[in-house]
Amino acid sequence: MQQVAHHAGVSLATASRVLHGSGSRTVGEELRRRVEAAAQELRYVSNAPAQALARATSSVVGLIVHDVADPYFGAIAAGAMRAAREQRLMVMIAATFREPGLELEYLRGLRAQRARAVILAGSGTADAAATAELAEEIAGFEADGGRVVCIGERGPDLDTVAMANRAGGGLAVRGLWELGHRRIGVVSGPSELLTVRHRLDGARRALRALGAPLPLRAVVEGDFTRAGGRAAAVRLMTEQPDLGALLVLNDVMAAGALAGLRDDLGLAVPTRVSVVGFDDVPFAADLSPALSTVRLPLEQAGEAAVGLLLEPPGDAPRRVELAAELVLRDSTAAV
Amino acid sequence: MQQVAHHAGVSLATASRVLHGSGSRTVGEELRRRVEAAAQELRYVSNAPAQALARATSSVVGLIVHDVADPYFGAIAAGAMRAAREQRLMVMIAATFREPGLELEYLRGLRAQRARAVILAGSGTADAAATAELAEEIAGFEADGGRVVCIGERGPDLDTVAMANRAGGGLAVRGLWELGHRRIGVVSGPSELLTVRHRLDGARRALRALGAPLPLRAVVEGDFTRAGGRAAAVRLMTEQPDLGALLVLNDVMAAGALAGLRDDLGLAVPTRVSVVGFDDVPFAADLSPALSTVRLPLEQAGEAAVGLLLEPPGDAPRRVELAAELVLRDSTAAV
DNA sequence: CCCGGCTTGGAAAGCGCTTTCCTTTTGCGT
DNA sequence: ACGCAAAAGGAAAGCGCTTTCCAAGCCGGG
Repeated sequence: MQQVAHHAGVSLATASRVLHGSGSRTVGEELRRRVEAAAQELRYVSNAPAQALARATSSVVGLIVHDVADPYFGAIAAGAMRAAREQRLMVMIAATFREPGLELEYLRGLRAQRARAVILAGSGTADAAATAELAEEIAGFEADGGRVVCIGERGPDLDTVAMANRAGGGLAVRGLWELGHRRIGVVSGPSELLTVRHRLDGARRALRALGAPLPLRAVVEGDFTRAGGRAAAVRLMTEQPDLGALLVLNDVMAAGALAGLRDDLGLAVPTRVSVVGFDDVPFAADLSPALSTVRLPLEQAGEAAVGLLLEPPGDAPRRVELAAELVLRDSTAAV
Repeated sequence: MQQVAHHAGVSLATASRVLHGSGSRTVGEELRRRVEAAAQELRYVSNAPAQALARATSSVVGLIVHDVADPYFGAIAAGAMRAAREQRLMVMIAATFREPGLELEYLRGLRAQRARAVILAGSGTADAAATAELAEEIAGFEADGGRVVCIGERGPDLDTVAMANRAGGGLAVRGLWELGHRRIGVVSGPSELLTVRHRLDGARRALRALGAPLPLRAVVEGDFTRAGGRAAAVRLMTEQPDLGALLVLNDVMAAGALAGLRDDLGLAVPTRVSVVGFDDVPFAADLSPALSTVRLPLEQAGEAAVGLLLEPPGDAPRRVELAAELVLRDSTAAV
């Protein structure tokens, strides 16, 4: 910038003001033109780290997900990035690959980068120690002037965009019930994930309200992956062959479940057993059969998260609630 | 850090050396301990921008993709992030949402961030003007000491991890041919994308070598999306109903094509028409019917890209070639 | 016609680090 | 015991910006 200023015959201060001026101060027409011309000519590229240092704030926001290749997070990330673009923010993504410790580590890293904000997109966990450590780091981050927003519940005093996981679980169960299903099983994910707990809880409550509490052996846990869903579904239908419908707690597990039911067990979906997934990831409609599922507005969640980041810190924690919707396709049938 | 140094009773220099020392200089056991204790106690968090400024280099690498929600890029990003993690690099992702100008804009942004390197993951384009502008920006970036690597061809003097797009196109066509198909059509993507051109070209050549050149009207273009694939496939089969096999130039288009064939046209796959996709994205095997496709090692490409970034600049441009493989599933049948 | 107030340009003091160059210690050979 | 080299700590000069504070220059009102 030194060069640009000299080339334009102005001071450093003036050059800075026209190139990155935060509006508080205005530069005369003539000088402004000269500076811009000089910058153009010298192919000046500003130095973001230097700016961040001087301003004590940057234009990067962090996004911490479990796995970028997972369509659930892909959709959220897409939404977030679209919104970020409009605000001219750069997005730094970190994937924990489901290693719990990494979330903390990346949050520290983002803090070191002096990210202006971070979005915690992955599910919270029931591990109290880890949660406490994370909370401390979050507090530190916020004390430094950073903003944190969570997608999904993490704690009552955090800004969060809440997904209707409980309601969604209820929706799915009631949908199945209305189709005439009475023997419903659940293919669940790792029980330490809050998301899983909420979805399961929603399903449980709905069933209880319907007068048919979910038996313990009708729910089985698997990894939150395709393979996990497949294994769990196969196990469940083997141990409880009289089940007529399965609620699978996320779509990628459901994809595995469908494969397991068909290829490992030879059970026809939906004639022999109905299957409902969760999330409505983009490929859900393309599965075989097209997956009935609980739709969550994923992209919108990403957008909402950066929306929250932009609002001034505020006194009370902010929340935006996103609704779930049951979409029935071909993997469910009336009994 | 000032504080830490003072608290430990040492100079700033010493504190810096123990906290971020680049190894060239060693600090005595005693002082080292004291500094570390102080840092711990004061919850010191280093300031990456300041370091970047002082060192004139950072630990962030940029990754520019078309769309994070697209499983193709999701897989590449996952591979890149896994590799980045091992090197303790932070990844800044930018999604262009297929707007051509954005790629240039983001490259500038990453340059301003003083990213140590950037990976251009999206396909190059045949637009000469845009390519030239991009080349200039790349040159500038490299002149500043940054590294650039492309996934897919972009230019002969760039480090690139090359995907076997041509070979893959050939593989698909020969696979179909061996199944007895003689009337093969192609659902292509936007012809300005180099990736598309190469895949198509590979298919063309193979067909010509087989003695059955691809007729012009047997290839139709669509957007590189599910909807684009659906529309294009429907159009193609309507105009050329005697086609017995379709090569669709990427899996997400193929998902759309499958849907269109089934729901819009009522054509049975694979009995009436065989379909081969391209990429082998994770959900390909879960489509209905399970999609035969040309597998590209996507994650590996991401990893290879960051591998290239780490190697010293080198004299000649480096290349790593990744092979394609035809995987036949249920969307293809012998005629 | 002069003076107060407003506008606009510039000088300079940081922002939080790294690193060069000195200075002081320490260890060792003879 | 002495001298010298190597090791280890510290002072200070930046890195490329932003922004505060000053100094001019300009306007209109008295």
